[in-house]
Amino acid sequence: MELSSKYNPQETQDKWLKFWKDNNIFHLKADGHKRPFTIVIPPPNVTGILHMGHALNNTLQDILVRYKRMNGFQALWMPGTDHAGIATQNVVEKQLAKEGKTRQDIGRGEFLKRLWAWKKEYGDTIISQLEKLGSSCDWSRTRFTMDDDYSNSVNEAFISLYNKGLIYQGTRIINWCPRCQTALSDEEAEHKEKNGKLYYIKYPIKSSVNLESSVNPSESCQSLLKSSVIASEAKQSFYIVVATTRPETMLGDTAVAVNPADPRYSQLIGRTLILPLMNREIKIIADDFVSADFGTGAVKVTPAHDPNDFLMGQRHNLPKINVMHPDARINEQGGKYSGLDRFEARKQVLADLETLGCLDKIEDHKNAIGHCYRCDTVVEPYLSKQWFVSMKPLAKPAFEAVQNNNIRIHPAHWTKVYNNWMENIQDWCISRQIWWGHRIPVWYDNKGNVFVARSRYEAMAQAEAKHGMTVDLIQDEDVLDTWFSSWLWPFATLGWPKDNEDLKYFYPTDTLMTASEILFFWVARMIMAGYEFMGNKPFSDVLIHGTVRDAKGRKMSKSLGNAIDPLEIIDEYGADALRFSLIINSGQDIFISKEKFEIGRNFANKIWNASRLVFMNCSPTLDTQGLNLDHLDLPSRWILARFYDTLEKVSHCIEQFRYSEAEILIQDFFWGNYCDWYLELIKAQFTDTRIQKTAVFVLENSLKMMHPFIPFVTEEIYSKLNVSDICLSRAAWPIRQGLLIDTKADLQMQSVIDIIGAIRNIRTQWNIKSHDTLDVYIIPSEDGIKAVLEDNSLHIQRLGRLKDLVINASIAPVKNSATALIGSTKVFIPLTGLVDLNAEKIRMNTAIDQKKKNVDSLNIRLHDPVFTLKAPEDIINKERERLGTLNKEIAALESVLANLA
RNA sequence: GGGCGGUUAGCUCAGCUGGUUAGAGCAUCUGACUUACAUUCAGAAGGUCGAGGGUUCAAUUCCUUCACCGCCCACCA
Repeated sequence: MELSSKYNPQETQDKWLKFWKDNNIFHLKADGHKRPFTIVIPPPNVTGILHMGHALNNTLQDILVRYKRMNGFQALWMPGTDHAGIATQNVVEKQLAKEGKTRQDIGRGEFLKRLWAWKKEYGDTIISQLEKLGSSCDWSRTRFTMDDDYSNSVNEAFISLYNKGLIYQGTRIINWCPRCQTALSDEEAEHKEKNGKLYYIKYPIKSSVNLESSVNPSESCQSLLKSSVIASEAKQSFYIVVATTRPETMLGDTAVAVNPADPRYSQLIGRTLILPLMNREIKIIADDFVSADFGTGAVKVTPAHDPNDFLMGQRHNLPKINVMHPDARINEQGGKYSGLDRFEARKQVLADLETLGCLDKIEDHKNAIGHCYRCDTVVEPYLSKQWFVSMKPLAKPAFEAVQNNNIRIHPAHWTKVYNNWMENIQDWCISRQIWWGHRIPVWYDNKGNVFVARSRYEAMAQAEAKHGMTVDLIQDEDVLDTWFSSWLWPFATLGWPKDNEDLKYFYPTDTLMTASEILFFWVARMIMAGYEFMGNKPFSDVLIHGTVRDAKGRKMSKSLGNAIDPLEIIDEYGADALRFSLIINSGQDIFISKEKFEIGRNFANKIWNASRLVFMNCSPTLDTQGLNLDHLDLPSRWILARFYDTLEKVSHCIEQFRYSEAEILIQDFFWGNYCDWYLELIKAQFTDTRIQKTAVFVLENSLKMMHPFIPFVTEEIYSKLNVSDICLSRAAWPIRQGLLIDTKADLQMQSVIDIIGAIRNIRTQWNIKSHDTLDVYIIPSEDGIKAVLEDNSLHIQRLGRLKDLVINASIAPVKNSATALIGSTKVFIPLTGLVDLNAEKIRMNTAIDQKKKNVDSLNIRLHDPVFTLKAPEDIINKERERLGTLNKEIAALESVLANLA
């Protein structure tokens, strides 16, 4: 058995990545003899490369799936990538723009070719990057959301919903991104609070008496007001003031609305206004939507550019005037502003209103403006014909599943967020006016009849049946929202709608791990799709993990330049280091700076070196089978007990999704117990084969326990052991062996550790050179401890660096010593000349005082009848015991104090 | 506007169903004979658990008010 003196993570990674791949280690099939366990990967977008969020997300999944596999499950981790519609189209458009071209220039076919080339390159890259992380996916099953089979699943889902009446086409106000020139769903419009303005605009009232004839299209607001002085006898305002944040939309106004109960305006309902700039006559209408206490209580109504106004328009039968081109330039309906960009038009409109005297005032106003989640352009509420999914019927079973714990979300507080969204769910706009994606499976004939079909061929057949003759059909130009394909991921990847062995065996999947950002986009919709298409939940547990942020708490992003590249970390520190450090830091959100990766690097290095020590001293043919506790020394019994205790806790933590805690336990055990104590203690005893056996046994099983977290270094060391498994990734999780656990060992070992600790403490306290050996006298408190200390006196001597050690209950306290107390066991270190006795006295007194304080408060409590009456018996007993112990300790300290000269 | 989280050592966080003297890592300070490891080892110092009130024999833990920070959702123009 031999390990190189310096650990080389990169070499190890390369070796095992190749080994796993060459031996198909993670390829799994349905196997009726084993229980299935399935995780589907949140498919990364093919837009880019691995970032820290991916690294965290996939490490979490890998830990769980490796753990399950080691526990005998047929644990499948399904990998793949997402075509990410708009996002990918955008990056390729940008690439094209560098050549000075647009997608329209090269046409749909050519553009799609470019996209597929991009997908090939970046899809492969990200998969290989996931591999580098150590992800134990079944790579032979890698899926892409636009694979042929997958596209069939998408069509099937569309058709099924359409046939049930849950997909419909409608002309509505949707979120429109003028840059991407496509519709977005509500979720794809990110609302950002901005400091904007609220503009108050005067809309002149057309006088029923005097002004009718004088109004002409060119007349200004100013003159209108002048002439309306005549109308003052009517004792009415000459204009009505409306407030708006988007003044340019007034070009499309077709009414002004007030609340029917608002006394200020009740007289005016039904009157006609002159829309400034456009000089269009519009009516004042009454609608409950308008609240009297906001702004002026009067609202301009623009049915083609605002969702509420749209609804009001429908209620009042108002014309819907669309004043914008798809790129948000004003169109010919906008009169003289035609051709101007919306923001340019806003400036112009305001300037013109000002000139006319129709701009009443401008106030600062905070409001949330929707931005495209892919390009950050301000979205425009825009009237257009789109496809929608009715969500309420789909949401019902999905809501209930979480409600009745059929699906559990962790941490549980996310359930509330989920419920809140589900309860307020709106219909989902699924059509996108882009080219990259699943073409909507809908064809039209020249009369506008709709044929929904799996293929053109099928649509043609439908049309022929309808018309009795062959007719020309045109397919809908639009593609589906990318999430309309990813919501099928848990079963489409397993072959749905085709009924097959894998689907039956691996579905429902078990655990889904993802970041909170896509709870609505993806998780909630997958749950809906699972019940809708499979009649069953897609997974049982959802783990929502935090976002990776930089040390200042900012999201990592390319534009901020604060991103740490996981691949750079893998090259510099190793994949194990990356994984270990990320997980141990993962609480809620996780704050990462480059130095944090030293934690994992150092730990891997520690494991390597501890193994080297063992390997240098233990026989290569050692068989750890048949290890038993008979006459085994205390440190060995102790490390075994500690191992099994840790193993149980670690297993529990993994099951509970408490991974950082699991890593802390592992580190505490391996570094804090095995390396710092056990290996240090046995260094002088390596000739003992039973100790060798124990050392190797614990190492071997620790490697298994650590493997899900740090697969590479553990594989490498494990492969050098005398084991029969093909590799550690195929080994079994250790099982608790009661026969190897001595429950008393922990307590006994603790007193040895404490004694050594006390000696070391005194050494530093009194500044004693480490090469000065000491004499130590111990007066054990009882025979049990005496025996333990005697058995381990060599250890105490060696680690305490002692010349002489006397353990004797009947010796007199040693004068002029530094003293320590372990329980009631007294430790004396004669230090005449080295120790300032007064200082030592002060030290003793402080200790006594502190203990006395504790005694006092305990006494008060124990003599309080309310406490003794109400507190549970075991608590009272514990307190009594503690009082007894404290008193003994005080007595011991006092006797020591008395002996200080 | 609604909802959700957070506030514990200089920093980053643990602390699960209330019960001894509130833990860890990093940073700091002191020291290091020893070829497994300086990516190391030993030791120390550091906290009125955000503020007030309440429930309880007992509160970092449960309830409540407040302050500050963060996130999500939302059609008040």
